[in-house]
Amino acid sequence: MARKPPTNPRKNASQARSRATVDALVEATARILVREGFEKTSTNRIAEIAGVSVGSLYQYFPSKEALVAAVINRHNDEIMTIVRAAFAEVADMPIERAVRRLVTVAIEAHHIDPDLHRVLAEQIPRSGHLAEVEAFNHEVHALVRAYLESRRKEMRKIDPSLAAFICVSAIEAVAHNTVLNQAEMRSEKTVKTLVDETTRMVVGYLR
Amino acid sequence: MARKPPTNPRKNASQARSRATVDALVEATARILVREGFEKTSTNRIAEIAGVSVGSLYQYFPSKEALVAAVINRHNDEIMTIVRAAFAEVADMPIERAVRRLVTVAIEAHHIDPDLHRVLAEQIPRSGHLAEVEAFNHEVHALVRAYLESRRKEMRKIDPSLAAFICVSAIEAVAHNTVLNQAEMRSEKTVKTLVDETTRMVVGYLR
DNA sequence: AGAAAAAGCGAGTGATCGCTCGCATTATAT
DNA sequence: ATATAATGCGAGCGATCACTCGCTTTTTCT
Repeated sequence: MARKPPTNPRKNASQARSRATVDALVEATARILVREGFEKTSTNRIAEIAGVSVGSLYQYFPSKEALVAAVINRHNDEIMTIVRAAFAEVADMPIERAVRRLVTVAIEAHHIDPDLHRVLAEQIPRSGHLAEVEAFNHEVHALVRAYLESRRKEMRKIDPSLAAFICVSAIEAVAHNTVLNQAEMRSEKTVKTLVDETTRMVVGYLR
Repeated sequence: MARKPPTNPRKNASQARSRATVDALVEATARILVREGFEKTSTNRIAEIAGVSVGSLYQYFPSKEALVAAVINRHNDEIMTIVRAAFAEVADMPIERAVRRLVTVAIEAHHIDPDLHRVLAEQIPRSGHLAEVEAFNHEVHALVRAYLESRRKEMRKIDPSLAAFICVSAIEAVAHNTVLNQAEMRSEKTVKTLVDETTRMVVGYLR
């Protein structure tokens, strides 16, 4: 029998069962982060909530940090899917409509699982700036810059990279702070006003 | 001599010794946070670097969290001192000049001990939203709102509270991201341009 | 059916950490 | 000088936590 050597590295899951285990672990991590906070999120507890043993956990994730990173990446992927779609949708729009749409999407995206968003923003000690988070920021910046460049004629003379930095900072901050102050920002109308105002600021700035 | 009851604590003499201990502990905490990161910042290590015993540490700080909070508060106080002075200075200025000054100050304030600022922003798990940090945000918001109300005639019709929310979010985000990307944002000229652009955006928004 | 690989298990290990406590040293009061 | 209070000390306790290892169960392949 030409059997492969019994390689038993802590690595990928090939069977459906193991993929379910991986999902359960990530989901459990997210749940505990939200419901019990970062401090209570231990690997033993994650395994317990996932209905899995610690040993199995360490077959798929080399460290606790890797698990938290998986949660962050899953959340960022959800947001980026929406954001990318929005930029495709907006590519042919004039500035005013485009900005309004993008601002709306930014606020919507930040409101995906707002409790998780808050925990990730407030409680997770980002050790060495995760490469994936950097990539996330870089992609958003690139998308905005590309849009601005394509609409240069409708705008004043302006460095696209700098403008992208300012616009992204401003829009993201409004969306972010809106989530964190959700108590006061709950009403439908407040959000509408917020979108109007932010759009006005950004559009006014660009032209 | 009829002595006053023994409980008449003067804050001189021997208290200088203990105040020095407290200062050394806070300073050591800040140093370790910056130089070794949050994870390596244990109470034993803090005491060691402060040149003090763990026992003494716990005479002045009830928990590790209290020490980190002291560092945060010290940093925030430094910033607020500058910010309050700026608002006093700006009270009689017209919008354009005032905003330019405030944006400049915001960026300067974020650049006080940028390494510490980064650690506090990125690595400290804010447990139950520190009351003092809330107070900090609230005061900034109130100062901006008060200024906007006093200059209502030079502005379009606008809800001062909402405008303050947007302006503070935008300005703070630009200042904050500038610190975090300090590698790319280092040059004198870039900062000047940044101030110009941010001022333009905010002023354009307000009127 | 049998064998091997993949997946799963969980008590246990070593290390760390926050914090306490009994005692020593230093300053102040009488 | 003596008493008292204030300040400082640091070994070590109890708890927790990330992670391992030897083993069992399930799935896949022939």
